[in-house]
Amino acid sequence: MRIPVQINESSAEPLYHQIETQLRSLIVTGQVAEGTLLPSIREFAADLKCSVITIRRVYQDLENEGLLRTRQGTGTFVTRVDTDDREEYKKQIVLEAVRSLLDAARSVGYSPEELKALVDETLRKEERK
Amino acid sequence: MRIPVQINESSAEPLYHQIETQLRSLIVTGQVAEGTLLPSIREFAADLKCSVITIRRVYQDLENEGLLRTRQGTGTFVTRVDTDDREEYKKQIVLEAVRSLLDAARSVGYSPEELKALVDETLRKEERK
DNA sequence: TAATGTGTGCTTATCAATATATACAGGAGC
DNA sequence: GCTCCTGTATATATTGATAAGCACACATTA
Repeated sequence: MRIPVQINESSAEPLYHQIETQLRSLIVTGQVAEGTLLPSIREFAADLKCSVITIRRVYQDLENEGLLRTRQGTGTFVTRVDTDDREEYKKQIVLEAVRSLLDAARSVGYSPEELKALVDETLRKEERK
Repeated sequence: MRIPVQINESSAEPLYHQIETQLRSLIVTGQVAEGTLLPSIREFAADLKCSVITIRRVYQDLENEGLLRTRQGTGTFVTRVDTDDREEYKKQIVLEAVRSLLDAARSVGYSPEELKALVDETLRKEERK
C-alpha cells in the first residue's frame, strides 16, 4: 500500500517531523485504516528518497503514541484508531493552519478584507482544477 | 527599540529560523525602518530567552542577504530596503500561508465550503477582539 | 525437520546542523 | 587611561540524518 506523504524540501521543518505529522494525520482521520500493514521501512524510505533510519524513527514515535504496532521480521501495523475524537482532531489541524495564516497576514499588515479576498480567489482557482 | 518577534516553543521549526523569518519580514515590509539600530545581540537574546549565538547567527545571515550592517562595538543597523518588491513580498508571505492552509484542509478531507466557513468564523472572532 | 532465502526491523558508528555557555576583542565616551 | 557598551571566537552538548551491517520471522524445499 502506498502512503500519500508529501515532503517539502524547502521547509525548515525536520524531515522526520513532516513525515510523522502527515502519517499521524492519515491514521487518526481514518484515511489509513486500522489493521493496515504499512510499507516496510526500506520501501517507504526509497519512496520518499530518505534514510531508513528516518522512517524507523517515525514508526517508533507513532508506536510510542500507541498508533502503530511493530514486529521484527513481520512489519508495522496500524493499531488503535479512536473514532471519538476524530472530527475534533481534524478541526484542530485546520484551525491551526487558519491561525498561522492570520498571523502571517497580520505580520505583513494585511487587512481582514484583503485576506478574505485572497483566500476566496485561491479557492476559486483550486476549484477550477 | 523592541522588535516584535514571537517564538513558538512547540514548533519543530528551528529557533534561529523562526527569528530570522520574522525579522526579515519586518524589515522588508518596512515595519522596521531603514537606518534603525537593532537591539544588541545580548539584549535581544535576553528578550527572547535564547542564546546570544542564536541572535548573532540571525544578524549574520541577514547581513549576508544585505538587509543588515553590523559594526563591532557599535551595533547592528537596518540597511537597504527595496521598496519596489515590497508589496509582492507581502503577498508571497500570505499566499504561502494560504497554500499550506489548503493543504491542511485537503489532508483531513475538509471541503472548500467547510473551510471557507471556518475561516469566516475565525475572522469574525478576531474582529471582536 | 533442518537448511536456506528473502523479507522484516534493529544496532552501531558517523557526520552535519542547531543551540548553548564562557571567554575574548574592538569601539565609544568619560 | 579606564569602563561599559558593542560584536566575535572557541569549545561542547544535543538533535537530525545517514550508511552499512546485524538479527529476527517466516515461507520454501530438500
